Amino acid sequence: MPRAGLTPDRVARAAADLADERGWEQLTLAAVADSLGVRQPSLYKHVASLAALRRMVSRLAVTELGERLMSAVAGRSGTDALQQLAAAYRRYAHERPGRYAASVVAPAPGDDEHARVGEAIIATIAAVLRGYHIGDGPADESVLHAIRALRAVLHGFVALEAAGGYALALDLDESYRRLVDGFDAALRRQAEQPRDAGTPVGATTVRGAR
Amino acid sequence: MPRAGLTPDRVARAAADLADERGWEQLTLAAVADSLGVRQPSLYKHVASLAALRRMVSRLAVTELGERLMSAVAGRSGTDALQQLAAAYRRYAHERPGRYAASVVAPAPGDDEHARVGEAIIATIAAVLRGYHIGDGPADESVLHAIRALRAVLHGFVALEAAGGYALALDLDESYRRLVDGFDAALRRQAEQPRDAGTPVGATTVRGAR
DNA sequence: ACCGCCAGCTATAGCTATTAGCCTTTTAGT
DNA sequence: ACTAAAAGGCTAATAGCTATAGCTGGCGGT
Repeated sequence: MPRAGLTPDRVARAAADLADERGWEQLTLAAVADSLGVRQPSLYKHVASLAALRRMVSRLAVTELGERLMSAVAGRSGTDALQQLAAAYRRYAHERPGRYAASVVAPAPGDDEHARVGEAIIATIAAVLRGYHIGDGPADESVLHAIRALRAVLHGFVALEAAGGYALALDLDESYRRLVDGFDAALRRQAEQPRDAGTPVGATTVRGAR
Repeated sequence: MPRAGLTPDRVARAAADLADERGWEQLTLAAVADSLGVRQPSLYKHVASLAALRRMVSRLAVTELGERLMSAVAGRSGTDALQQLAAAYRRYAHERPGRYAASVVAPAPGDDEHARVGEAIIATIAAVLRGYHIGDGPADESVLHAIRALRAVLHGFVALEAAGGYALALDLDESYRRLVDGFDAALRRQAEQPRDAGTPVGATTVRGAR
């Protein structure tokens, strides 16, 4: 019997593909083995457990998403960069739903590679937001809060979309466009009038619908 | 052998409690049976399957969340209502993490009760947003897009928070406050200058951080 | 050609969902 | 009350999944 020539990487890739096809929750070692033409226990020569495999897929997904975001904003800035970032983010979630779901799970403590690629995404987002010149100095935390806000906006939309949470017969592209435009407007607004303690600042563009 | 006195409702409630304690993903019929002091197959006299039980928990959660949101905004309007709504939403996700996760799954086609309570949440959100007077007429879809945007913002934040996605040592309450304030500002802005086709409108308040 | 390692295999244990069939408690009808 | 039907809980059994143990043969290095 010829060998299958598996490697941890090939296994992770097959698992990621299966997650995209059948769903991240439905990912199973049995199915992965099957798709690789191998018996299920054989996988244990390459991965420690199902949980470990999931972590590998998660790392893989974060890496891929990071690359896509990075190249989406390369050479751009301001509104243009933000729009391209948002479009690339949602596109990835559509094209690779299983990987996207995997990308959301937090790195295991001690998984430095995973943490590193995760921070690369944050860095890309931070670079885009810095183009808006919000906050008054290097010590200002406004950009950090803005990163959280943007991630919430992007993930919230694509997650609800994927969950079938937007039932209404109303154009999703339009909703997303307005959401991103609104965020952009809020950033500009915040740049104009930096928030002193107590003064509400920023605003999410709103023309959303259920 | 005295009877346990189970009902579909009691089973669903026990399942919801377990989901809160151990996680929605880890919800298992075996654990539910155990917590009810009953053998596992006995549950089948009350629920059709694990999937059906999950749907019941989901319905339960949507109902509860809807009640909380409703009472949070009762007698309030504008910024006040929005802030209370947002606070109640996040509080529910914190207090009942398993139920919250359950509440996000879309109603099964044909589950009218589930759809109904889901729409009650939308109605509550819509009521709050209508207080901002965005859009120019009854036919304007701005409010619908705004509902989607607000849901994305709220869910995105609490989902990333629950997933451990906000690793930075930066106050989460403050991030959320700024996010909601920003959304509020964006709504006001949009009310002032209703968007004609092509004009970017609305903005998410931004002082987020990762 | 020879040797050793390691990848993939079979066998198996333990957990979960689900079905079938039994038996006893409860309830409804007279 | 009496009884028959219905309902609720049980044991037994099946099937799929993860995970471990131990065997075996292919392949690279000498």
